[in-house]
Amino acid sequence: MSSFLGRMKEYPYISLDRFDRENLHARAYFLSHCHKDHMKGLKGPFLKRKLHISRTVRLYCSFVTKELLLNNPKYAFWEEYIVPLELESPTQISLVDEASGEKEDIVVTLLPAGHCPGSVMFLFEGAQGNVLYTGDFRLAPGDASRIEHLHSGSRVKDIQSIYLDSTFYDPRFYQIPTRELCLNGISELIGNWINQSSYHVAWLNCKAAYGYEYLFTNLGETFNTQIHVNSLAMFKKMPEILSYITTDRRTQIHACRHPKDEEYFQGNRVPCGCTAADGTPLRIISIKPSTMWFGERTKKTNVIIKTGASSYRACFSFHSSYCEIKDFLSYLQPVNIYPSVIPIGRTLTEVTQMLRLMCRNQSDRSAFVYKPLGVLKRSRVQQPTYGSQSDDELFDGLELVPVRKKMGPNQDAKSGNVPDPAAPPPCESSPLMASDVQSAAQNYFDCTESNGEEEEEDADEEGKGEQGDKDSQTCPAQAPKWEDFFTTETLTDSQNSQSRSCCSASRASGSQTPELFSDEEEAADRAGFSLALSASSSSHSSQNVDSNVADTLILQPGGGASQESSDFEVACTPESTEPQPEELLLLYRKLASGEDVITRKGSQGSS
DNA sequence: GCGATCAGGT
DNA sequence: CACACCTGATCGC
Repeated sequence: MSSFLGRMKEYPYISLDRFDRENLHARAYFLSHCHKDHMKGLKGPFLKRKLHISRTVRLYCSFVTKELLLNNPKYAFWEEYIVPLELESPTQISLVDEASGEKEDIVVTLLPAGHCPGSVMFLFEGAQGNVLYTGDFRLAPGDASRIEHLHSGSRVKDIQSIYLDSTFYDPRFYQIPTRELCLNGISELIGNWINQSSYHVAWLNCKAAYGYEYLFTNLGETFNTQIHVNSLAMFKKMPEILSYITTDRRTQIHACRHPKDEEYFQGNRVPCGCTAADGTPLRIISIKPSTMWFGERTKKTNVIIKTGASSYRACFSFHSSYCEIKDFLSYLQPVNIYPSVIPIGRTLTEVTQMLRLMCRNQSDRSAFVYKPLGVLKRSRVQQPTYGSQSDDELFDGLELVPVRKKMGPNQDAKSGNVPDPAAPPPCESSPLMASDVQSAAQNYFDCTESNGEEEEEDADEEGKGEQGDKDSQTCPAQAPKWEDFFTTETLTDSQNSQSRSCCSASRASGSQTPELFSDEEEAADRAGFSLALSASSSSHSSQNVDSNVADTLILQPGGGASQESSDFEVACTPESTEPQPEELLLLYRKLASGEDVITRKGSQGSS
């Protein structure tokens, strides 16, 4: 459980995920996701009064979080004070002391967190440096490298501090099977059961919390059915979820709940009390999603465990495993890391010490270090733009660009959604989204490949130039977009980062994949290819442009509803012939990622 | 009557 | 195995 008190050293005027005590005086609030333990004080009467008086205090969150929050009448008073932000859209916020008029500007960017619908991490950039607050998150190894705004040009941003979801930052939780593995296991179990007869029913014993939705959407898709749930209300504006759930009890997959549902189940009833029309007794199995973890050397990672005659536990995790966290941290190498959770049986001191090893200065490199950038999967359907020509953007215009096949909004949805059973054992993250969500999320990431096709390791984006030179403030006007529903699920190509990850898919799946890099080897490997480049912290020299929200400036170069960010558009260079210093860097990066540097070039577009 | 907190449950 | 709740008891206002 989060022990984060709500404020960060660097930016003490803002409060995140805590709304009580000192946080009552914050100049701005941030909510990373809609779980109760991150909403302490949020319905408090003090806050209510303060909002009424204040002209400037607002609550910033994703569109989905706003929707889920306002679904609960207890938080309805927030409605006029919430400023929903799009994912990946740097937004300038003025933090105003209403008494003195003193003001400090900060730029915040919401990044996908993969924890539950609407969950985000907050990247703050301001006078006290770049600070990342992860909220709760589950990202697969390699995912950080695909998040654009953690990069400046082709480099990882200089992160001063990370406020980290350290729930599983303990070697004991070394590996947790990937979402795809877990989902496959659950699908297989359910399929084997409900295919026996129409009286065979599976009950998913989920807790009362957001975060299981991708399970429902994928099972619904796989079995061409809808899952029975208690209420649809909170998803009424999210068709991509809504289409896979129902309040009609006549379905073979239930995720409904009842205060005495365990008792019900013992009495061979589903929580909703549904029975077969002809009186035939149902054959019910219960499947309880719960976290399972495995040690470093554990090869066999069974994701389904039978716990009774018709009861099962199925692996499911909202949080990153130890090695997923390590991968994340070792990629970003912040100066400081602050744990927001102390794992059970640990002390703050222990966790802090372990985290210190992941801090930049502990990697015996005092300079900020270049690291290979993973593929920024963007398949936005639009013509490529040729980026800033500034000389210091080393990778401008290179042909590293393989923004893979662009597809229509729906074209990929089905194919990407259901894992191919014939494909090799899946590895890291997987496309576990509902098709509509998936296509929405495509605005940000390519989510086609899910099953191990080789992919580029290289950065394929160009640097962000001057940020604030466009004044296209957007009013997130029209229908809310739900692309921040599990956007991380679309980061499908983490296979290509396995060799750099501290835990490989072969461990997770017990499969035959041979490579097993130890952390030490990996560190050495990377260090060997490190080029000392200075990190230019992006200067958000944005002018004060009107925005729909006072003191809030949405920094969106592309402007408009499409959230286009031409800063990151990949230059689709037809022929790139001149051997440039940049190409050398490209080569280094390919080498660092273990790619075949000789044969790659011609095959870029084919993945 | 309300909210906050804790214990105990899934 | 933990998580993110929920319920119920107790306390203070």
